[in-house]
Amino acid sequence: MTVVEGERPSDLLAARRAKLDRLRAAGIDPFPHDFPGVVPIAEATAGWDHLQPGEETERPYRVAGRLAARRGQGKMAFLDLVDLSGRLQLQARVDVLGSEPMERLLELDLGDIVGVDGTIFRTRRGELTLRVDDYAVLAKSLRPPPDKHHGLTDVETRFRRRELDLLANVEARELFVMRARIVTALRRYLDDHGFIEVETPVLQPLYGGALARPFVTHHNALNRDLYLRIATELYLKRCVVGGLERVYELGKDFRNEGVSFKHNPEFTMVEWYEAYADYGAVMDRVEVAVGQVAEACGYDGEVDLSPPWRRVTLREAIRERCGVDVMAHRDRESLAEAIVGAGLEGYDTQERSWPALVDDLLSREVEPHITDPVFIVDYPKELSPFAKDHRSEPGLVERFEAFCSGMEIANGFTELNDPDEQRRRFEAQQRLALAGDEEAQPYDEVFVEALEQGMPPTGGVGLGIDRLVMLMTGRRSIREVVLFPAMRD
RNA sequence: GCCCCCGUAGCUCAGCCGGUCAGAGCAGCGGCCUUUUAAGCCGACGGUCGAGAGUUCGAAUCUCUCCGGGGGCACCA
Repeated sequence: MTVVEGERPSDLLAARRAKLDRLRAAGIDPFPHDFPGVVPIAEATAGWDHLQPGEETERPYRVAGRLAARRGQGKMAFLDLVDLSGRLQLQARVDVLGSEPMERLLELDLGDIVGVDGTIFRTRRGELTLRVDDYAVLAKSLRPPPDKHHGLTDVETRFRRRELDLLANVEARELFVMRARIVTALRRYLDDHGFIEVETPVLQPLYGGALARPFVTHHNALNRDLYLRIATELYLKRCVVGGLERVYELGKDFRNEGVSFKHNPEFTMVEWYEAYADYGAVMDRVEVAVGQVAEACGYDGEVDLSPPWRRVTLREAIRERCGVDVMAHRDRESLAEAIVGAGLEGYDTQERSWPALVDDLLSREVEPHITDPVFIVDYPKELSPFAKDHRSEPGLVERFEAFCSGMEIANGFTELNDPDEQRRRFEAQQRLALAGDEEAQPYDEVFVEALEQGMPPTGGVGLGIDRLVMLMTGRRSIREVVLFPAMRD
């Protein structure tokens, strides 16, 4: 018998290897190429509610899945077969199968992938069951599965070996099915409303569209450094300039930051841009889209996601939370005084600039206390290099952020389309970068030239998919909703 | 980067106030059984107690270092 190189010889592994060898010795291929004609277990079990305990049928089904449990041995055994759609009890009888196939069936290991032809009936104890007429090993499992009762709970194993989590825990499978439904529903909403999906570069000569540190990589043939995108914003707006009036892209962004319950260095974001819309129209669309997605995927959590969502200015949100009126204190010194005067502690009132202090107030005093979805609107210009000046409030821009359950889930604005103003914003960012701000925007002349070509009035937004999935599945950690989250090495 | 907590059999856990403390259930192995279903009954196996160093007559247990994980802080469109 063979033992995998580098593995400590183990009785558990050796026993499975021995069975594998026995199958081959008996002329049975433990890894056949296909098993056509399988129906989902849920299909085989549907429509039999009327079947009485002890009642038989002649209805055959062909199912396949992973062997999850076995009860009883000898001349009759019950086994549980699991596929993505559900679980089905199998009954194996020696008088149906014959002694040799029965013996081989009893030698199957939990975790083996098995295909079954059988007849549906209800046992005396009342469980819908498939009587095994014939079966085939479809893939021998050479490693023991996680505990089938307790499942797999060790967090490290669950994240590093997600396949084990998936095969051991139904909730894990259901969650990622749900995630797929959410993404599909969102795409459907955008497709149905005239948006076209595009793909823009992940590897970018210049990064932009967000305030974040990028990952840097190197292209050998071109002999140049490239950045992994931190946002799709600038490319998408170039698409709008080109006449793709409604565009979206749903994909991964990468930010060179720490990990936390709401941060993963690579994460999924959808951004969409709509010509002739402003930030108010974009907010309308966000709340409607999220509401429809929630309904489409069967969301039934505690938070009410249906529109409309509350809208409150950043100024009001901060004031109602801690009494500080940031618009009444428009310079650093004055705001610092107000923060101290309000008895708030832990603020770096010496080093932080006015917009930075406003941002601090938002993330510390407001964001953690938000439960129901809310749009916070009208941000300081300095924090938003791509948002258009507010039509009536000097020093502010037409920007919103959507928050829910203590997390930011979306950020959008009336897009800045005045190329000269955009140039000035880049220059301001350059000054910040020179002053040591590692998250400042690099100057993107190609983008400014695109704006010079003429971009219609446009509203745009970025919506965090991972966080949306957290929201809709009630998970507290982004790592629960990302299949293979970043782990310390 | 800082602070706190965790790491015992394939899986889920107990033991941890230093001295039969190497334990249980499940899985696996052997035997029995034609209606089981938290995993039928009986039996025998199975661990370098995350790694290393130290204290001690004696360490899973106390101390330190390292590794891995979790939580919090800092940071974080």
